[in-house]
Amino acid sequence: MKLIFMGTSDFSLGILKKLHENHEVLAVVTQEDRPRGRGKKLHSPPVKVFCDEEKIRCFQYLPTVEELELFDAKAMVVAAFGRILPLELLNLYEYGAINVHTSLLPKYRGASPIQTSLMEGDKLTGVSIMKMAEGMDTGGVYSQVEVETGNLRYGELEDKLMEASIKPLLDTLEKLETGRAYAEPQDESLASYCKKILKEDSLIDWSRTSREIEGQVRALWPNPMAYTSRKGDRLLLHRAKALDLKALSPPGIVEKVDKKGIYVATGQGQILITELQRSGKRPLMAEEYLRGNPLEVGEKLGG
RNA sequence: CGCGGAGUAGAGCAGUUGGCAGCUCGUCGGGCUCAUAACCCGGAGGUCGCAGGUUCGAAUCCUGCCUCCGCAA
Repeated sequence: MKLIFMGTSDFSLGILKKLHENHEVLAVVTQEDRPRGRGKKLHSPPVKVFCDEEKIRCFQYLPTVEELELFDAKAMVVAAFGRILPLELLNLYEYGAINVHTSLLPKYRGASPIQTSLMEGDKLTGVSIMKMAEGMDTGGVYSQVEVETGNLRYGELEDKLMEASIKPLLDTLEKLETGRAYAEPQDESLASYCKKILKEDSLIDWSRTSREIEGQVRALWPNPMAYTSRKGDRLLLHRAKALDLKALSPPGIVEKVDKKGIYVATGQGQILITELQRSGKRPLMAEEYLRGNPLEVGEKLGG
């Protein structure tokens, strides 16, 4: 099928690659280059880099209806584009605009469905292939696939969701071509939205429950990361596991230290930190960290 | 030129009034033990990121470069 693709992130790129292999991607729309990384150098989004390599027409701004009409596409596929699309673009092509959304709609409409499912401690999440409509993630759902969160963190779960979305997406495109596609309307009464992840969401509040904190650590890895502090040092937590053990100390107090890691009291339950990173240093397993940075039981983290 | 931290033994770290290079863990050998990831004794292992400079002498001071990372975007 002749397609227009819109997307920006690595997740988008994974989808684009598969579309490029199996269909005819006439043009791609992604975001403009932005200053990124240390040194404020201009960097292209991953999707743009791929387009350059594959010689695919790439818009780095939102094309007008007139510009898009020049392409003889049948549908638009959108994956993590990062911008709201005007209604007139959604209805431009015969099969409309198809979105890959990483949640089991109507749950978690909005910008951070993967992180939200982890913060909520969901065991099950998934991907929805949906028809884009007016309103954020409100359109009918063509296909849905469930994915177990296991003990994955955000970045890992995103990869898994990306893999899982390929088949239903390709199937949906095929059904559209053969006229067998059906978009099941969402049950509005079950709809929920996820909030945008803010910088403040990174700081760990030890008075929360150990499960909430574990969810936070997993939801924010590898970006923007959950952190706490120790003697003025910022500590990024890469892995932490909520334990069923009761915490006997006030939140933030280290209750035990062994080869597995650092056991910290939370508002409810104990949490075991197994991988962490100091500012300016590499991520380390707790055992390695402790060798050069001895930690006494009773020390307080955060605050 | 956005701000900042760091490169020392296989790993993690300490080591600036410049003066024979250390700690913890691992590793190797030996011992103790019914046994052990526990304990005891002993050993090996480092061009102190690279290149210059200052000095009687540089991990330490100065200059340039490379690499890794936190913040910010």
